[in-house]
Amino acid sequence: MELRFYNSYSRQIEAFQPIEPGKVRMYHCGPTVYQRPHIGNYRAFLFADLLRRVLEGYGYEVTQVMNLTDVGHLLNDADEGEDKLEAQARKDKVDPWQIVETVSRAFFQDLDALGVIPAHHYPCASDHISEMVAIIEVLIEKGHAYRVGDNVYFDVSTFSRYGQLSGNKVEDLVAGLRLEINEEKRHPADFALWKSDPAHIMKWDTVFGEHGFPGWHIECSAMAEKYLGKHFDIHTGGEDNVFPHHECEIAQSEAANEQAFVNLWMHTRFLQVDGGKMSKSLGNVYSLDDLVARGFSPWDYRFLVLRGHYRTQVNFTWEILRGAKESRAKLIDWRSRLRAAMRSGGGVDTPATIDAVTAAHEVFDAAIADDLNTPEAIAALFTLRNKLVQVGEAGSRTADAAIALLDHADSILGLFEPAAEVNVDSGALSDDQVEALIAERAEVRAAKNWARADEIRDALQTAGIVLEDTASGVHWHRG
RNA sequence: GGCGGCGUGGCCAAGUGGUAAGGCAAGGGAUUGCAAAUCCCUCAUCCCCAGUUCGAUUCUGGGCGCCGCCUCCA
Repeated sequence: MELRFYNSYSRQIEAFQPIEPGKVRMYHCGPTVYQRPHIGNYRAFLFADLLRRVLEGYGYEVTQVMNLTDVGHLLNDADEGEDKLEAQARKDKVDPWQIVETVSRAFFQDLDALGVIPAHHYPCASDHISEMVAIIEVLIEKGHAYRVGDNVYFDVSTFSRYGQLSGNKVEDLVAGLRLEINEEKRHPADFALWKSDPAHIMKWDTVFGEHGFPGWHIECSAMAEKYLGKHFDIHTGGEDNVFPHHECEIAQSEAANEQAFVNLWMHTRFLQVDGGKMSKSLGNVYSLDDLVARGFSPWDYRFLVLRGHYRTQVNFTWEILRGAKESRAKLIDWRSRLRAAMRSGGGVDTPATIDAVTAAHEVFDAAIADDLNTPEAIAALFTLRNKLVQVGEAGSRTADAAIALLDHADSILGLFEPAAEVNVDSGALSDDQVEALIAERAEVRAAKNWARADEIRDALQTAGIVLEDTASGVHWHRG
């Protein structure tokens, strides 16, 4: 099935076509490691993971790069702003590099907890200063950038496509400027490639002086080129990156290399909390730990994110997270029941049930191929569940096919937490033991020996065995 | 002021020019020694107005409301 994605640049859905057959190179704007990433950040990273899984599912050899911004960009792009990392460091009374270290570690732990497949490269901005300087020199040489003292700015007027991605016009940008005009710039919309400030802690000695540091956008141009080449397939980020960040990246890279930079731009919409933007003052900037502290798995959050399309705003509340958790639990439970059905072999396969699985599989794949419509794909799983449950216990062929579909869905969406799996498998009771206990329970219940019956029930429950007292007898599966 | 998105049942969330997938919650029922789990059933006319059309939730225009970007931010 043909993959189709919405391209922010063309503003339409396009058939996906890699530059090099069978291979996909993609870049994701990663976290700024000066503060513990919050759940909103992870929506974008979860999206990158989804993309990776889908592309690999289609057999592409994917090279994935996500940068870590460890250079504290200015709080204020206009001029002598304060450096974010340094400001945080002063607040914490530590060295900025220590913050980078601490936050980076938390970031990778979170990714792991969310079941994100690691990217192939996680380059840091601070390790690529020379690559950035090289691009800036080329831009100056080609007349796209100019130096004022030890600062360097990109000359927007030399790049006619500036504004194409975001839909902004340079004139409108100027009209809407809320910042003080930086007199150094030739044009108010020009942006910094390199800045200098002796007071900075994080600074580098380069051809532009000894107290310099990179502008906000140049790092991604430099690292993307280094790991993926001058022209690659996909670049993603949050919606806030569209302007100015990605707009500037395009200008820098294309002006310097005189060729196309990225074929496909994809942006995720923000996660909202309590119906609006999360904010510290409202106290709703949650980290993954906050969710875990309330008894949720990071995978529940992952599921919550996937239940919404990546290009729509998704709201987060505890109630919504609870709904996601319950929903996912139902899927986990269903898989266990299917496994039990395989084991018992008591169900009957019919052409209808087999066809239902095949149909669900097709709907699932079609939904994913259609610009990653994960909500619809997930719904296909539940629709199948309902159909199969209606006809009773699934036959082994049906169950086998349904489990295969769930595994397929899991490989793309990441539904089932591996750790939970281990717990179940380590259950102390063998199938035979479970059967024996259930048989005994039936006997003592017939004898109205409720004490022993409840004892067995509790023992089974402790071992992670779920009992279902149905009209057709007792069914069981591992929780 | 400029650019963009959204408005579907209590809460989430797909979707189509021909009378609305799915999940959670809720209510009723079955089952049960009690409970859990399970199963069955019930639960929307798609923000408002006008237009196009045989027919619009889906297209067009207007209105109202909400959200985001334009300044660090996924």
